[in-house]
Amino acid sequence: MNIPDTLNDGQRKAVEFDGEHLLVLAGAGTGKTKTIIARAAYLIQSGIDPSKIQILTFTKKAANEIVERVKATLPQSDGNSLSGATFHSWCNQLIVRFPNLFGAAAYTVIDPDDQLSIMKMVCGNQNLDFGKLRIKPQQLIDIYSLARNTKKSLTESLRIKLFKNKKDADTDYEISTIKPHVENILRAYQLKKGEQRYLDYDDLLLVVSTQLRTNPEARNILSQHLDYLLVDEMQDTNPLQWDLLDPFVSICKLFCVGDDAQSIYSFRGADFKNVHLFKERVPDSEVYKLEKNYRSTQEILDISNWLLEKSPINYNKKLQSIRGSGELPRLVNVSDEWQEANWVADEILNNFTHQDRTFSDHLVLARSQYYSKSLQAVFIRRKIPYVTYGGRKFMQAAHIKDLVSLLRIVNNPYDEIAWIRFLTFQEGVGEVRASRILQQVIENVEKDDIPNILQNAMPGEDGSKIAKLYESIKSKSDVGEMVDTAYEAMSLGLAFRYRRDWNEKRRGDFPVLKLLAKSYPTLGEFIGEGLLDNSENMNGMNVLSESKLNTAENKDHVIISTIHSAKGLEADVCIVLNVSPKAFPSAWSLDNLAEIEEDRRVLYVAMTRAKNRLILTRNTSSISAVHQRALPTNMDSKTDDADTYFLNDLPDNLVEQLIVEHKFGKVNDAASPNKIDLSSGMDFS
DNA sequence: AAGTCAGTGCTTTTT
DNA sequence: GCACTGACTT
Repeated sequence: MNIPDTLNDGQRKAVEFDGEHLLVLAGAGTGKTKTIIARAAYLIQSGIDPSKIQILTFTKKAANEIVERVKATLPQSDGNSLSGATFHSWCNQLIVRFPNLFGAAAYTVIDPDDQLSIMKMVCGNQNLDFGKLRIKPQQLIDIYSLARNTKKSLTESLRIKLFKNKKDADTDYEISTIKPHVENILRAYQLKKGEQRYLDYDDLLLVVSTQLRTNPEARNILSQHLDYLLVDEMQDTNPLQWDLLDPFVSICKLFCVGDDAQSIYSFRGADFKNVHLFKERVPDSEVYKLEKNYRSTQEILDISNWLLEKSPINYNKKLQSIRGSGELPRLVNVSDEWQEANWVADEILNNFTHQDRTFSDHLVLARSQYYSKSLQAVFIRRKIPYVTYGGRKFMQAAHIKDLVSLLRIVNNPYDEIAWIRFLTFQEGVGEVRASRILQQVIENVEKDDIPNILQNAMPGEDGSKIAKLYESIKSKSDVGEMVDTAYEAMSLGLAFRYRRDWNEKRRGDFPVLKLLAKSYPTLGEFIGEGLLDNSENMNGMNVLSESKLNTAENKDHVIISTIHSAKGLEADVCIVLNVSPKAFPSAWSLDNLAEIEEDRRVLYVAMTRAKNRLILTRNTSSISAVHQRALPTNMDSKTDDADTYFLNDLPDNLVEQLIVEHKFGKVNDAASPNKIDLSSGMDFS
């Protein structure tokens, strides 16, 4: 056995665990991923059929990485049938693979954009105005999703999402007035989803978990296909995901890893009870702990530990570095975003030219996607290659969705969103005509074939052209060819519609789309899983495009990521942007202890990504212009950020402080779209 | 009825 | 930067 040689005692004990179910509590940098990889490899080497091991993670990226690394440790093709997936894509696979069991095979998976479109359709011109409270369609989606993910009542979900979980007579009354209206709309939304054969992300989990809990036959069948379930990031699972995992306690053996101090998804319903109650809820289970940190130097862990100790929550955790001492973390004080961005660029370029570091040794973390926009502008101008993690996904880009809408129609003729998108794509067809055509399609789709309906609904050349196109795609068996056929028919229209940046940005995405499509055996799987594929996005502007699947791997680039997308990542140099008052904790969280503590964990996750050098930047002009504008209106009150700012009483000996002088020239206007907004120079104190 | 363009407001975090 | 709106043109 070659892998376990590099494991420490704790890791080895977990990897070679011989009992039924195990939870591994693993602090940041203690080799969580390594342990799960070694566990999979160990099981395979002990003779377990790799196809009976399922690895579950939260992102596709993490799943792929784990599977690849397991394979790398095994001789030749031993691990080829090992499967790693996100909870969502795994459920999708199960639904496709066992159509009779789950009865949802002919459905189309819809993404958040589609959900919003449906919700808007359902709301129509109905305004949800309740005095000062106006509920937007997106909020309705959020409420609906929270209720289903946490198994909470509508009343409680409304309370959490609209009233910050406040409990008093006034709030109770308001909720009771609002609730019936919301309920009506949500019911209409559910109905519409059903009619159009849609499954949203939550439905994927729900369909599978409901079936497994209520149907012994389903458990029976799955137990023949599964021996081990390995779950990563257990602290981020929510009650719905627990419902999904629970039946597997009697189907196979669970091996879960997680860290309560890194739980940062409660806005999505994550509940670290799933970690804390593991031993009580799972019979024949054990809990092991990993506490030795291999990633970071002690100085980096000191400040991370300090942050966690300040919390009212007791995490009972103090990371100890086995690597020993290194550089003191730096706290860099800047006075605006552009100065910050330029300082970061200087640091990286300096490390690159004088310190023998590559660009990919650097990880830049921001709280939100929005915040790194000015940094990206500076990187482009100063020619620092980068990729972004988190953010708009490839499949969500408008031009891709246009083409995919045609494929979706072929896949599921009940898919109204796809029909509307495809029909309005045709020249001379707007919303009104599209709805009329759609009407006819929906009325006849049961008894007639689509090409016929189309020709009736759109007399003349247009109709027959589309009808022919439909037939031609339908006749193809290879998904890549379907993309080709669709592209051939639509490329002129696409080029015109996106003429502004067609050649520069969009055109190159279609070969990538084809490549992606070719890797799926059926159209249904491509549409479902392709949507769920959280691949790195293509709007990193200066890298990627066609290169994604071949060359991107060996390119040297800085990674810019949201902290949420950075879980599991690590880097030699880690730079955390804007660790300023009103950002950590966020001004949005100020009157809610649970949210403040989640923000603390977010910062903790960010800090513990660093191996050798940790740099925190903060804006000393107290509050950035961005936040000024977006602040909630009732912010003026009680909570002084001086009380809550995480770095407030940071001991001097934990960091080295730097104050950046105003030495950088102004950024060129062309490269900095937000410049005027952001550096207005106004003092609002 | 559709398409275009300029002006406006808004942005936590993700499958 | 993005989505949405309203006024204008085709």
